[in-house]
Amino acid sequence: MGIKSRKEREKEQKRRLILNAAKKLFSEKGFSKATMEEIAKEAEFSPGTLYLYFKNKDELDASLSVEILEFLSDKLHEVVENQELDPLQKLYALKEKVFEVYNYDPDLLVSLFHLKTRKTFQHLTRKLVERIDTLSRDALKTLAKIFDEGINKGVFIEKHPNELADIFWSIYSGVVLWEDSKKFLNEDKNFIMETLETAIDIFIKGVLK
Amino acid sequence: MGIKSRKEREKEQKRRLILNAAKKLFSEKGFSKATMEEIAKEAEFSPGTLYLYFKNKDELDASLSVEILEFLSDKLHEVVENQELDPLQKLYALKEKVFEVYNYDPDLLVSLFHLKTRKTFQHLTRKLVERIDTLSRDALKTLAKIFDEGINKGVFIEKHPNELADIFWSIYSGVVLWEDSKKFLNEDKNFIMETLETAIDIFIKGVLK
Amino acid sequence: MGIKSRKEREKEQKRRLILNAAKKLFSEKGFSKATMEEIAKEAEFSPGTLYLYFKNKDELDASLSVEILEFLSDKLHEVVENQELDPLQKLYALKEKVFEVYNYDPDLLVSLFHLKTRKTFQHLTRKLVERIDTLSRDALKTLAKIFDEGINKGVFIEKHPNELADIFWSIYSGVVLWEDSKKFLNEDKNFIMETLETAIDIFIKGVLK
Amino acid sequence: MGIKSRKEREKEQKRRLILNAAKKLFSEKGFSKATMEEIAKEAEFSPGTLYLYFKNKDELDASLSVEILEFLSDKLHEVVENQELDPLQKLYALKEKVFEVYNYDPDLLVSLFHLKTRKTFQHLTRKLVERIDTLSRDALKTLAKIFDEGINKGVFIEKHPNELADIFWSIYSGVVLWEDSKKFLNEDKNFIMETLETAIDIFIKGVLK
DNA sequence: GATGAATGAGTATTCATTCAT
DNA sequence: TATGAATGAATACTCATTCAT
Repeated sequence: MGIKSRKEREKEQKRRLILNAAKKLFSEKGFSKATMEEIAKEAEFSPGTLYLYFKNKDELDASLSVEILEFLSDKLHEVVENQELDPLQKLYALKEKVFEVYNYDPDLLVSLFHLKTRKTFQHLTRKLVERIDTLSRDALKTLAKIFDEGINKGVFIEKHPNELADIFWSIYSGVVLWEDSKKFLNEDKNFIMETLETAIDIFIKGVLK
Repeated sequence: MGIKSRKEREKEQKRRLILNAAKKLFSEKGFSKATMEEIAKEAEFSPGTLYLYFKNKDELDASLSVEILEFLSDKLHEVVENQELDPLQKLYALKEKVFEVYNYDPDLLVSLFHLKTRKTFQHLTRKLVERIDTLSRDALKTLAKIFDEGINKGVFIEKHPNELADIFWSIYSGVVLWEDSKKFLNEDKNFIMETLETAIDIFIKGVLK
Repeated sequence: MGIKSRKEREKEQKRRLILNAAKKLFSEKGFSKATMEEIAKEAEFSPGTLYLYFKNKDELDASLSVEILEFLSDKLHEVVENQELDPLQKLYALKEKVFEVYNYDPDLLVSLFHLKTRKTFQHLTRKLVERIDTLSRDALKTLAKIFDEGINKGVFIEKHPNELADIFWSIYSGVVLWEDSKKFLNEDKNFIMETLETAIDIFIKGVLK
Repeated sequence: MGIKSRKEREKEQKRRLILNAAKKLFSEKGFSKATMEEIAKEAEFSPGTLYLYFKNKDELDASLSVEILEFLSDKLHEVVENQELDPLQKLYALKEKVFEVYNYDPDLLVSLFHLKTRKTFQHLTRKLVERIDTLSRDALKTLAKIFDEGINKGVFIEKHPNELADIFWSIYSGVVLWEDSKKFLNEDKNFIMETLETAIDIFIKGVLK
C-alpha cells in the first residue's frame, strides 16, 4: 500500500470505467443479453481493450462481484470493530450500513446475485475464484461476530451465529431482489428502502431474547 | 372444464414432460445457458417438438412460472381459507406449506426467480403476461389477508399487510436462493430447511405484538 | 461392410461435400486463411451445418488427413499383398500406386502435410488422433514389409526396412511439396510427375544391391 | 560495403535478434499461429519495435527466408567452386554441407518451407520478392552445375541437371520435414541425421552411371 | 403430430497494426 | 528510437427457430 505510479492509477481508473459500464449493462439487461461490444461502447473503449483488462466476459462479471464484496466487507468491519456499540446497537448500525450500500449503488446486490446464481466458475482464473471465496466467507464471519457477541451477552436468542448471519443476509438480499423484480410487473417501485427497514426491524425484534 | 378427450390428456402430459425438463435445466444452469436442444433431450423429444407446445424459449420459461405460481397459489388458499385457524396458527401453517412446496420440488423457487429477474416480457403472448400478473398479485393478496386479519385482531404489529406479505415472501425466497447459492462456494448444503425454519420463526416472533 | 440406410449414405455424401470443399480451400489458401464461411459456401451449406459434421475447424482438417491416409493405406496393401510380385517388382508397382494417388488428387499430399506440420492436436477428439496415429504407423509398416522382404532375399542393400520406408516416403512427399511450391515462384509447373518418376527410379537403383 | 557505423551494426544486430525469435516461433508453431507479440517477447522487444525493422508480419517471414537462402547459397558455392574436387567428390562434399546447415540450425529448413508453401506474396515489397526469386534460382543453378559436370564427364546418369538438382533438394527437405513431423506422433526423434545420410547415399548410388 | 437436419444471425475473442508519449 | 496501450476488423462457433419429410 502507499504510493502508486501515475500509470498504475490510470490503469485502475480505466478498469473501473469498464466495470461501471459492465455493471450498468449487466443489471439492465442481464449477463447474457449484454454484449461485450455494448459494454465497450458504454465505457468508450474498443472491444479489444476490454480483453486487456479482463480475461473474458465471465471474468469481467466476477470482478464486478469482487468489487461489491470488498465494499460490503469494509462496511461490515467498520461496524463490528466499533468498540463503543453493544450488540443491539451494532445491529442497528448494520441496518444503516445496509442502507448506505444500497444508496451507494442500488444495483450492487443484483449484480452480486448474478454471480451467485451462475453455476460455473470454469472460465475464471483460480485467483479470482479464491478471492471471491475468501471475501464471501470473511463477510459472513464478520457478520457472525456480532451475533456471537449478542448471544454471549444474553441479548440475542440462542442460535448458531452463522445461521443468524445467513438469515440477516438472506433478508437483505431477498428484499432487494424481490422488490427489484416487482418493477417488471408494473408495481410502484422504490419501496425497497421502506420494506428493507421494516424487514430488518422485524428481524431485530425476532432475535432479541 | 370437465371431460377431456384422451388426446387432450396426452397433450397435457407431454407439455408437462417438457416443463419438467425445462425446470430442471433452468434451475441447474440458468435460463440463458440451458439450450432448447438439451431440454428436448431431457424430455426425450426432438427440438422441433418443443415448438409445438410452446411458442418460443421465453414462453416455455414463462409457462413454467405459471405452473409454479398456480401451485403456490393453491397452497396459500388452503391456509387462508381454513376457518379453524387464528392468524398466528395460520402463520405457522404457512410455514408448513412453505416446507411442503420446498419438499415437492426444491427448484421451484429458483425457477420462479428466473422469471422475476428477466428484464423483458417482449416475446411473451399478452395472455401469458396477464396470467402471470394475476397469479402474482393474487398470491400476495392472499398472503396479505392473513396479516390483515392478524393486525385487525391486534395480534400482529401495525404494518401494512402487503408489506408484511412482501417481507414474508422475501425471506422465503431470500433464504432458498442464498442457501442454494452457497453450494457453489463449497459450503455444506441442505441447511436450507433448517435455516428456513429459523428464519420464519424469527419473523413470526418479530411480527407479534 | 454391409447395408447402410439411405440416411447414412446421404450423411456420408454431405460429409464428403464438406471435405472436398475444405480440401480445395485449404490447399489453395492454406489452413489459416481459409475461413469456415468460405468452406461452407463452397460446399453449398450454411456455416452452422459444418459443425454438425465436424466438431471444429481443426477436426475438419484432420478428418481430411484421415481420408488421405486411408486411401494411401489401401493402395499400399494392394501392392504388398500381391503374391505374384518379387520385391523389386513391388517397388515398381509402388511407383505406379504413387502416381495413382497423385492422379486421383494432386492436392492430397499437400493437405496431409498441413496436419503433419501443425504442432497441436489439442482441439482434436482423442478418437481422431488415435485413428491418424494408427493409419500412419500402419502405412509405414506396410511399406517396410516390402523392404524387409527385399533385404531378406538379398536383393536390396542391408539397411533397416523402416529407414528405407521413411526415405521412400520422404522422397515422395518431398518431391510433391517441392515441385508444388515452385509454382509460386512462377516456374513452369506440372513437372511433378516426371520429377517423381526420376526420383523414384534413382531411389530404386540406389537400394539395389 | 566496407565500414559500417556503430549505429548500423547495432541496427543489424537487433534485426537479427528479431529474425531469430521469428525463426524459432515460426518453426515451432507455424506462421499463422505465432503472434507478433510472442515474437516480440522472445526477442525482448515491444510489439511496436518489430515494425521499425520489418514492414509487416509477412515481410518478417520473407526476410527470414532470404537469410536462409543466403546461407544455403554460400555453402553451395563453396562446394561448386572448389576446383580440386571431381563431381562425385562434390556430391559427397555437398552431403557434408547439408549436415553443416542442419547442425547450424535444425529449424532453417522448416522455416524456409513456410515461405514456399505460402500462397501469396501480396504483402511483400517487390524488392524482397525479387531477392527471394533470384536467390532460389541461383541456389538451384549452382546445384545443377555439379550435376551438369558429372553428366558431361560421364560419371552420372544422363538426366537434366536441373531435374537432378530438384530431386537432391527434395530429398533433403523431404527427409527433414518428414522426420521432424514424426515427433508429433510420438516417435523417437533425432534420427534425422542418420536418415538424411542414408537417403543421400542412396541418391548418390542412384545417380552414378 | 413428430422429427431432426439445416439455417444464419448473433457474439465472444484474437491479433496485426498504429501512434501518442 | 522504443514503447505498449489501444484499436477494430476478422472469424470461429453457437443455438433458437424453421420446415420438408
